[in-house]
Amino acid sequence: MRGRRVIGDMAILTPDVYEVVSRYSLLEGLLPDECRDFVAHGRFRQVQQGAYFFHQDEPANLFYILISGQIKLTQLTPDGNQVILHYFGPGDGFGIIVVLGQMAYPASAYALEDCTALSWDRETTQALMRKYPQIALNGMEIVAQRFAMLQKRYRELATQRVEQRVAFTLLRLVRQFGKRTKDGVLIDISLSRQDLGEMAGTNLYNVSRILRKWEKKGIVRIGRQQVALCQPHELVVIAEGVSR
Amino acid sequence: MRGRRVIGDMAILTPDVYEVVSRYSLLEGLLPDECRDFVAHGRFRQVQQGAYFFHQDEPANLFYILISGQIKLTQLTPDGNQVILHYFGPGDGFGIIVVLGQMAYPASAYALEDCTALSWDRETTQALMRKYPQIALNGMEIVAQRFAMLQKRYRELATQRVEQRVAFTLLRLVRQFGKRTKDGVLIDISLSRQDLGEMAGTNLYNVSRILRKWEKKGIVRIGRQQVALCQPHELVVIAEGVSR
DNA sequence: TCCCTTGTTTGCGCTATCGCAAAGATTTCG
DNA sequence: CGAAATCTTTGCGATAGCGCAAACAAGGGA
Repeated sequence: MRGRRVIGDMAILTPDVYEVVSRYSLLEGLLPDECRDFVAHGRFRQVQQGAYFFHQDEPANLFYILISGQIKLTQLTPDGNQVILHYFGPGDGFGIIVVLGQMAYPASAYALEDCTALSWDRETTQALMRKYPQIALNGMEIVAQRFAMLQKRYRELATQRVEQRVAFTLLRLVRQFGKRTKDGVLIDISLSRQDLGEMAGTNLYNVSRILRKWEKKGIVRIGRQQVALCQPHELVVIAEGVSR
Repeated sequence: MRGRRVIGDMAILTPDVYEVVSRYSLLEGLLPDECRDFVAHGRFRQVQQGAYFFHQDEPANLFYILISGQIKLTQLTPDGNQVILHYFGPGDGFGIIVVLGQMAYPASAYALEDCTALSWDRETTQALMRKYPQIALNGMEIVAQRFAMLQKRYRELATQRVEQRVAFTLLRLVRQFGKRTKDGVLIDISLSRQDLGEMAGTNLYNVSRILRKWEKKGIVRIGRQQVALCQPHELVVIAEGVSR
């Protein structure tokens, strides 16, 4: 429960919140009234920067749609190693995969910024899916996409070398969080070398070395917890380059 | 379409087939009549050993439940490297994750033996899920479990060393295909060193070396395309042992 | 302003892992 | 039965990647 504060309920839902949630593809194909019904069952929650929406191994009771802020989904190994599985931004749903089973969360959701989200418990989610089967079908599709992406990352980890994996990781992040600036496309999240290592399956030293090398070639610009891509195409070449 | 032959339809469904399918957790919570309705919409298919149910990147039109035989789910990298994602036995469903979206299969399903299966196309699956939302909910749960397992393997690949990963791989396989024999618990599928390497994210040479070492310690017994575990507990110790 | 915390860079030695090559073992097929 | 194909083992050299240590850089708060 650390860092979790319920500060209100449906009463404070603004049109903005409705806008963000109903754009989420989980609600695709539903009538506006049905969407409103769905949203009306959600509970508003705020989690401040540095706190957790949920922790790995906690029973998975709630599924969330993020309204504002940014979230890091991480998994911890028994011996204290961490991997970063995913970043989420506004409009993304998380926890949806597990809330339906009687499972524990397989990962932790950490708030990188102050966050607001809507949440639904298992019973409500099930009931809504029974009432509107389209939601369940959409859910399956969302999960399928994430599953395919995870499979791809798994394959990369198994077959590509570190430099390629870092390149792939940056390309994925830039698609999700890219923001045009004068120096190229900035990945607009706080992203340390350590973070990149935990995403790409390596350590901060290698990431640092690789990024420096690329900076010298003019492919990226780097700063403290920041990476901007100047020549994304070069990264694609590296990512797909000859492997072992 | 290579190696795919439709040899019949509902008419040849025996009680056995119904037995296998209806035990699959996708149909949990459904009434017998509803199960029969579901099964009746499936088409019977046979694929002979060495052929494919589907290939990676083909449009995902069908989802299957395996009645008999064994299947290997593999993914090929652009540069010809292969990873094995999963093995399936009788009663397992595969393709269910993707059939609902307009996606391509992210992997290939290869028949290790002569196989029989029931298949449903996208429209039928959707219609059945709308009719019986419980199926969609069950589907979400099945996918969730597989998702969690894949995440775990991803984390292992990122943080554990080769010997530990091979140990984990064997322990997973023995749970799925273990068969008691006088020499310990045999993993009852054809499993080459190459296969194990493709599952554990390494190459056949390392696998061979590791298995020989374990055999000398009496932990496993190995043969051509075969592994049997004599002291599974020792493997658990290795799998969870001190890491990097 | 200055100190303290946190993040980054880079040198360096180490070793786990890779992957070729070649020999041995086992199965298959004519 | 003999030859070919396939799978396995093992030696060996090469190297990618690891991770400590120490110096450097950049914010943030008192």
